[in-house]
Amino acid sequence: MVTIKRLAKEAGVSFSTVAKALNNDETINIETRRRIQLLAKQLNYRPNILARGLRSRRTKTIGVILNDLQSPFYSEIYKAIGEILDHNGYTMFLADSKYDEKLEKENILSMIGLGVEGLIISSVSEMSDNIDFLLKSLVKTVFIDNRPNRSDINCVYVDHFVASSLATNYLISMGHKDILLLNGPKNLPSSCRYLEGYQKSLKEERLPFKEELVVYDSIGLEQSVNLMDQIFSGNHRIKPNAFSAIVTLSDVSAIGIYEASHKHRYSIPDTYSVVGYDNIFFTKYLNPALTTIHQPKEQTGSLAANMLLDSIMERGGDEVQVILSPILIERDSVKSIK
Amino acid sequence: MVTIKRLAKEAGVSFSTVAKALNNDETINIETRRRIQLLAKQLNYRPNILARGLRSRRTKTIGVILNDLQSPFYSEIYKAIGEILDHNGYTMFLADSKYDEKLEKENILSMIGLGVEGLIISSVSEMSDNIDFLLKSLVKTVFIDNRPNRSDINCVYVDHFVASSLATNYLISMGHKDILLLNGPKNLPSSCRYLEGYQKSLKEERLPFKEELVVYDSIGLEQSVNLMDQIFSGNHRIKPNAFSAIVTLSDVSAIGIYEASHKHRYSIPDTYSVVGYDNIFFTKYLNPALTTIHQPKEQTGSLAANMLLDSIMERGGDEVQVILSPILIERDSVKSIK
DNA sequence: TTGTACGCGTTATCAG
DNA sequence: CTGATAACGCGTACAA
Repeated sequence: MVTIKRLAKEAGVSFSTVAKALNNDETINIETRRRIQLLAKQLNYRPNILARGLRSRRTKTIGVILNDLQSPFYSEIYKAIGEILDHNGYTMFLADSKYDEKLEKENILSMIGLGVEGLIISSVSEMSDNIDFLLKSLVKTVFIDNRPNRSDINCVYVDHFVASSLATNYLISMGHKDILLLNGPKNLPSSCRYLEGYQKSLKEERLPFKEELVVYDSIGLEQSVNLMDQIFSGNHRIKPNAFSAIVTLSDVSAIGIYEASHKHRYSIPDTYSVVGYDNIFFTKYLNPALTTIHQPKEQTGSLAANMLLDSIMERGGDEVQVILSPILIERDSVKSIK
Repeated sequence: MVTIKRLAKEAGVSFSTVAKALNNDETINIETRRRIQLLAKQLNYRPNILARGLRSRRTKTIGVILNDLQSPFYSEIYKAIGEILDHNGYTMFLADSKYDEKLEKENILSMIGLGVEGLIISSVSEMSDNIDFLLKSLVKTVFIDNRPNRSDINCVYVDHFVASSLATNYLISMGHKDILLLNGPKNLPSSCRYLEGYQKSLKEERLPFKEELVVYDSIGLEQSVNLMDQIFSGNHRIKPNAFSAIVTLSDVSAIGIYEASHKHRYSIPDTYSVVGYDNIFFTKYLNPALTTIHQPKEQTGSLAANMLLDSIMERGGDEVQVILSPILIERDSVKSIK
């Protein structure tokens, strides 16, 4: 490994001269500076981030903690984060919390131990102790995808209320009256918001809200397949003929619906209409192409990264809450039954 | 931040006693040990990885450098890597080389500066200088996805020769004689292997090899859409009626074919049959479901991670080259024209 | 303009 | 069994 000492020896100066030269310190003779910088490049010198971080706390490193690294939804987000970081000389640690609070806590502690300058996190729950812990730890943090219920934080998220009401409105406009809602875990603020949007749309159109048409905890492909399989088989409190359309909280779970209905030889959209959420990139190639609510994922990622960097560089001022707008993407998974 | 000194003060012992207690050193009184370990847990103590790494070179950190973080193909791989690392108390840095050698070099240098104990890399090219550099740098490395042309390295990859010949054989067995090959960048060993497999299958079936039916450089969705768009429009040396089937080097580029043919109102598989490569998870939900060659991505990731850890722990012996086998997945994007 | 000394939080060695 | 001390590579204040 090439160190500053090695360069000093090579250049015939003291190592602190090298240090200053590399940081372009004006007090060093311009020629010496050039000479040393060139040498550093030739020898592929890289500052030892560990040493620098230990000394100055500037590790040029941030942590990104997400609920599912593999999901295309999160991929698009951290891809965008990576771009911004790159342009600013930062690198990211990625960790997967798998929707598990204990694992999330582990991840947070690891990240702190790794000396990250900041954190971008899609927290498992908006109410977990982890959030307090994080805030107390004073690590600069930007929350994405959902928002903890307090105002002294940075966050970027899409309003789930608007999203579900867009979806529901659209289905109603296509003549659907009995709409199954596949929602997230009960009691989570984000699930509540999602439910409220759904209810609001029903109410506006003077349709009755049927509590029994709401199912919770349907995150993930497997879960969604199993759930719909039960319903379609008649082994669930919700019967197959109780609804003509489905609103779901992710495209991935919409795929689960596709899979289950395929198995039971139901046709989408002929038997059931489906509206997804996220607009992950391949949904337009599905059979049928999925009608869904678009979340600006790239924007979420780049905004979050920029906010975090601002906050690290002390450029920003106060905390910021950014709310992005979802958009309806009409494709072929909804049938008009008017 | 909770440090070893802080714990020492809290526990009323010297900091070196704490250090030993945390490392479960036998020379420390068992009770003192327990007491200190408990305290550490209560205060959420985490060792400062920077300090540890600086001192002992054991950062418990590895680097993963891939060509496209967003592609589901690589997602599955690094998901699997992450699992293995987790179980071993390691964390990973992820970097995206975007199929660019200069960026790759940057990434390698960053990783070294970050103090990683090892590297898993899907190198941009099997012949790049970066590989020599990496080997000389003595960082433990596992190459995945393709293999540099030398024997003193660890690698895990799928034999592209077998893959393309599987695909080609299958198409021939379905009656296709004029098969377009969408290949990777020319002169890359992996592209050569891919071409050879294709040629071998043609030869076996006594079909002529038509050089003009091979196209290079068709990595990526956009590129693939553009290329096929040109061909379908008649603005390319290859004419739309010159082939009845397509073998491509990735599912992502197969999607590009779908998109272009959709635009030109060609039907898959009625007008053109398509065989993809990778078997990324949603290909079975495409319209039509994509016939493709499966690569064992999860296995690639976990094998690579385990090999790297073995090599780091000095458990392993010599370098290992693992070659995995691809499998044909028959679905609906190929039509029999016999 | 250049060089010296110190500390960041660990680990490792040696002395008590 | 426990404590003191040096070292890892860098950045910075201060001395020369």
